[in-house]
Amino acid sequence: MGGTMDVTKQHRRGNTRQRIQDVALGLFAEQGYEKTSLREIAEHLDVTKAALYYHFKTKEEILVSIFDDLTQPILDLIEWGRKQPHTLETKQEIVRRYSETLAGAAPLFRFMQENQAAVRELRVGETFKERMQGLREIIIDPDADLTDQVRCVSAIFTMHAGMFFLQDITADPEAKRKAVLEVATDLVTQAHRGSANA
Amino acid sequence: MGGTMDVTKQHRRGNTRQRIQDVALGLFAEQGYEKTSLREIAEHLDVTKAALYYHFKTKEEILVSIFDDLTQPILDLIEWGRKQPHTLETKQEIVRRYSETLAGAAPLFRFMQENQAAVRELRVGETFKERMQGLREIIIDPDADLTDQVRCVSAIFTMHAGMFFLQDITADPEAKRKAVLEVATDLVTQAHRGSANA
Amino acid sequence: MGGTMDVTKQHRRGNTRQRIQDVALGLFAEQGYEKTSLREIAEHLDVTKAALYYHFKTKEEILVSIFDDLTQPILDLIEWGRKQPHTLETKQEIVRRYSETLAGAAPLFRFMQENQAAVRELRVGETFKERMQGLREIIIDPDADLTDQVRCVSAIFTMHAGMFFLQDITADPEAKRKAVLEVATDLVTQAHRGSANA
Amino acid sequence: MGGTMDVTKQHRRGNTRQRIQDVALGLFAEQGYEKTSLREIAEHLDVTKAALYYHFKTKEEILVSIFDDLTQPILDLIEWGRKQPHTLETKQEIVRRYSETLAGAAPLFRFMQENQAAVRELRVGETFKERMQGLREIIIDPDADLTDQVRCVSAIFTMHAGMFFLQDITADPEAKRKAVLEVATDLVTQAHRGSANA
DNA sequence: GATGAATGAGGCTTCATTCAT
DNA sequence: TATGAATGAAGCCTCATTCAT
Repeated sequence: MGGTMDVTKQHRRGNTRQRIQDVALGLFAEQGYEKTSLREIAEHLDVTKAALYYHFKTKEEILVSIFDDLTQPILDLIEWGRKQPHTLETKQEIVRRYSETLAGAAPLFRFMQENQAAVRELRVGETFKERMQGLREIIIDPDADLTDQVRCVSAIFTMHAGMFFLQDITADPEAKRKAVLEVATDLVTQAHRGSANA
Repeated sequence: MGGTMDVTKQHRRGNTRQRIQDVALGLFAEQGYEKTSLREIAEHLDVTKAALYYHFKTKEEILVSIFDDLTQPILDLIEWGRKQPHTLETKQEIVRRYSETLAGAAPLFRFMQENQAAVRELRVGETFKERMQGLREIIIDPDADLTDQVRCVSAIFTMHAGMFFLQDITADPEAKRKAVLEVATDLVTQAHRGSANA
Repeated sequence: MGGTMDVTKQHRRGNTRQRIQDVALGLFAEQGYEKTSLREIAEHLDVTKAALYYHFKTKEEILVSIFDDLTQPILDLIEWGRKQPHTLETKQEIVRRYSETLAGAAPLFRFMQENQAAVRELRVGETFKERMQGLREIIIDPDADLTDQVRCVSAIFTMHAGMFFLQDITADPEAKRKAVLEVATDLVTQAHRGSANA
Repeated sequence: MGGTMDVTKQHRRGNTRQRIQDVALGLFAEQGYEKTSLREIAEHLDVTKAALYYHFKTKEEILVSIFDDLTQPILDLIEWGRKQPHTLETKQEIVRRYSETLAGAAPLFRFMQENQAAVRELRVGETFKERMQGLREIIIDPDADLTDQVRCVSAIFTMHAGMFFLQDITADPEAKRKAVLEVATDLVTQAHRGSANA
């Protein structure tokens, strides 16, 4: 085997871990977590399944590592948000930056969105839920009336789902993101005004 | 065999098919489609796996049958909507009735929402997509600007996700539904006004 | 169900047993014994599987009944042959009549030919073997040299296989049968002459 | 697990694939293709079913690999035959070498002979048919009269079936093969003479 | 840093058969 | 004369995982 190894294979030196993550995320997003087997990932990389186990202890750990790498910005965003006053400007800034973060890791969020059931019993499911909870605490005023709370929740997953549910609408992706951002900002703003008057 | 069968099991009348659907939907919604095995469904019903195959040709067909039974109202709604003028009132009525339909088949829609990846390659996935497309055509004005189109899409899945994403907010379910409906109606209304002025 | 039964079904009265045999033989010959399920047979007849069990005790018994019905002529032929002197004329007559019998129940013999493995452990397998043995005892002279014995065996299954192995050769079926018969007769004749001189 | 594994099982070198083929062919020939389950093959080898799947993608592929390995000589023979003049000597030589090939892979040919129905829808079935066709084209003169064509076909499967149909005749196997070869050669010779005079 | 070989669990599905009605 | 409903056994196959090398 070693003898027949072609040049492209030798060149990729120590980046196998990264390549596994890339391929895995691609397949997870495309086919779902359960439907994607380690065999499939290995074949795409032209390695054996056992090689995956050199780099990751389990299938779940592959996902965890991807998740941890790509959602760090959200953690930072929440931490930053917690330290700000709960003004309208803060909320709008959170929404703006969240939108950017999502755009930067679209396949992962698409995956999380479309595999909620599969992910629920995985560590990433729990973690993701906690982060969403953190986000809400910053954006939602617990004393606001129910409708305004719904507006905030709606704002968040308008951003989540926006990217994928809008596939049929033909428009420049960045233009779509801007439109989504505008709607989300509107929702948060309305919610804020509502509770300010209450 | 027959001798050890207890009395409750005999004369189960003709309701096994329905019971399979009920149990299956419960498990599909709770654990996801892939994670729910036919063995599990059969055990919950105290029947053998083979009995399931008397009533349904495949696992997928169980899902299809549930889907077809529970989404008939949406089909009716779309058909009705197509024949109405595209006024604001029509759109609001559609949203109102859609909200009711969703509430009437919450577990199924939760399932569809949380298993998009798993469902994508199933017949129900395709069918569901088509129906969503139908809904949009009624609510969205294709000449409206992008932001207003996003508002309409957001309205639809604010209703979809509303029920599940709001679990942490403690409030009467019907009150939540009303709040969600209000936000959705608002979004559609804003969108309509926007494109009316354009 | 009874209420929706269409007219064609009512007309076929008491011939179900025969129809089962016909359909079963067709499918057995076409697909093989193991590959043909009772479900399939029932569907072709537009009856339920259980109905088959009203007429036959087991799957094997369907085959047995077909076999017994269609191979009676061979039994008669062997019985007749045993009472004749072992002359060349007798042998030639046996071959001639055997060829006719085969032509009259081609699907069954095709089936027996192509499903020897499946049939080996069935009652018909054993029975068929015994009959073949009976045929040989009439045609083969046990004192003949090995080559002449082979000629006789070859004559018999030249006839057996002739019908199916000759499919690619385009010619009138009856013409083919005549040709096969001629070759078989030749073989038996040569064998007889050989042992006569020995 | 590893702890209870006995010594003979460790270091089974690289021969598992070959052992699977051997056991499988034995069982296929003895019981038929459909009647032989992978469980059975695995048990004979004291391995798990899953181990079979490490070496072969499907049950059918086990058969294909056996077939390909053992019928290579026939391929060679046909190729050789095509390049020779269609003289009597060539035909006789083909028959002689074919007889040897059959003797060298008797269980496979017995299997093919007795499982025609099962094999018809498998890749090997198609392949085998093509090879037989190739053989005929060399041996049969398409302008010969039907009887002589039948003689050639008869020659071929006199050799095929010879080995198994002759089980009841007690004689040295090699002696039987010689006898079969003689009959087959005779048939081909007669056919050749016939068409030469035509 | 990775492979080859294997495992145990479990997946979906099909089959011949039974039996009360 | 047949159906409806169900069973138990078994089929092929796939999966995540392990471990010696």
